[in-house]
Amino acid sequence: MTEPMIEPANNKKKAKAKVVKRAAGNAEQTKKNILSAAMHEFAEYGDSGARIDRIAARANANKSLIFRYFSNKEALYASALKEAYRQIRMGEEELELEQLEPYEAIRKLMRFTMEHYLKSPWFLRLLATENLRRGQTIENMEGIAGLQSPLITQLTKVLKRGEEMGLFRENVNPSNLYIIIASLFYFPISNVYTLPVVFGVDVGSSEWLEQHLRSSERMILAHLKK
Amino acid sequence: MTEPMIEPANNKKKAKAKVVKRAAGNAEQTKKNILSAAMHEFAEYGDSGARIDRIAARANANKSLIFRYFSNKEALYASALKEAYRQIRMGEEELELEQLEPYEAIRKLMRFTMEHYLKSPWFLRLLATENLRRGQTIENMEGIAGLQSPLITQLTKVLKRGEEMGLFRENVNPSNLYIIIASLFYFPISNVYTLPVVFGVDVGSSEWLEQHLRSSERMILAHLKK
DNA sequence: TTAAGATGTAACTAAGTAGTTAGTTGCAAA
DNA sequence: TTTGCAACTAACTACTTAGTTACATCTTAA
Repeated sequence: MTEPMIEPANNKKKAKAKVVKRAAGNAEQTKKNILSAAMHEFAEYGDSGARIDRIAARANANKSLIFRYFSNKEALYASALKEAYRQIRMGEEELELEQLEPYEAIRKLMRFTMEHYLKSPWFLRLLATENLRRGQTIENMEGIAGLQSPLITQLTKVLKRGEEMGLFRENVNPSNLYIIIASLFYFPISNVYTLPVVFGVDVGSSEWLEQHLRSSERMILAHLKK
Repeated sequence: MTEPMIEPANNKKKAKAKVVKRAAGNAEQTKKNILSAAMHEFAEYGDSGARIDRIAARANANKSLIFRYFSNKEALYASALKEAYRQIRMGEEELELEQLEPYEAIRKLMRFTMEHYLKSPWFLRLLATENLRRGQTIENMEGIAGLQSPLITQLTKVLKRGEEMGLFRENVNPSNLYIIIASLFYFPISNVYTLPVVFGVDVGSSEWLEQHLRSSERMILAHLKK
């Protein structure tokens, strides 16, 4: 039992029209609270460092509810990881590259990527944790297909249009391009605590980040140019 | 009985001139074994997941020796992190960019960086762990000055020479350039378990990596060009 | 009102886990 | 042989933690 247990409560929808309200509180809301608390906890402390008691406290729920709804710590972690991806992908869908002029679209994608990472440090932390686990969980996760980034679809169209307009060179692989763009922001943002010590550069400051964005834009656009 | 019991039998070696051997083993060697085992353990399981008992077992040492030599788990982690940086920096010093022609030097630096990450995954894992800890340990570490990457010194000279030769544009910041180069390899290598799921790209294969290196070289060199 | 199931809680347990302690062993100098 | 000491060890302690259980309370339907 990895996840679901959808609507365990309202089993009697039998007769009438009645807004079915669950007995003694609201199970769905409790589950959401637990999931949200779990995301925070696993992002903050990693898989081994996360504590069920803290999750319960943060969710205003009792520990045994966690086990009732999510079976065990591992399954809760899996649910939290999946929910994290779901939320991130939802954010990505808001981006509308397709109407923009190709150069502008790439610039917007880059700024969006940077700001996305800055706004969701918990997501980067979960990613780091899952890779430290060697992808143990994501590999066996059902419904991973839905995790595919919607950015790639949009980027594919932008590249095609840019190519047709004679702006971009041919055969640019959208996934590889996006990996390069993501790389440029993932590294400084996820290593914000160690890089200043090692390179003496304050990669967390908005000045550095803005300058890095401008520099990266120039580099990527030149790289795409026909 | 955890494991060892080194030489329980030959208790009377009294006789003559003998190479001075310390009582029942060798403290320095034991310390090294513990440190090496700790690096492995913390890289593998993270800070919370690491287990003192496993470190003791791997080092063929008794648990209480760990506390005698390293005080506590946190201090052991700090020692392991510092040793990890020391080893990585030693490897970096072998790189000799200064005699090479500027373009060639940049190419060599890029390949070296990629291969360095591939050869030392435990270092990337320790970095990820330390950033999950928000740099708690590296910030309070004595002797961090010695951690500064020797690559920056070499790169500075390469850039200066390239500029004088009219090959590179002016005022390229060496640290920022190196951060870009490191980014391009850090992201795919440290996310090798999640990226294939999300982008359907096998970023761990040598084919992908070689192609990524070539593509990155072109991009970086164009970006540096006058 | 009551039955029954859904929802919630505190107390408990079994298995770890970091750190300590009291003592043993091996070596070399006196 | 004796003594001093550093290296080493097994067993233990105090505490934490995932997971369980027995029980209480709430909601709805009959």
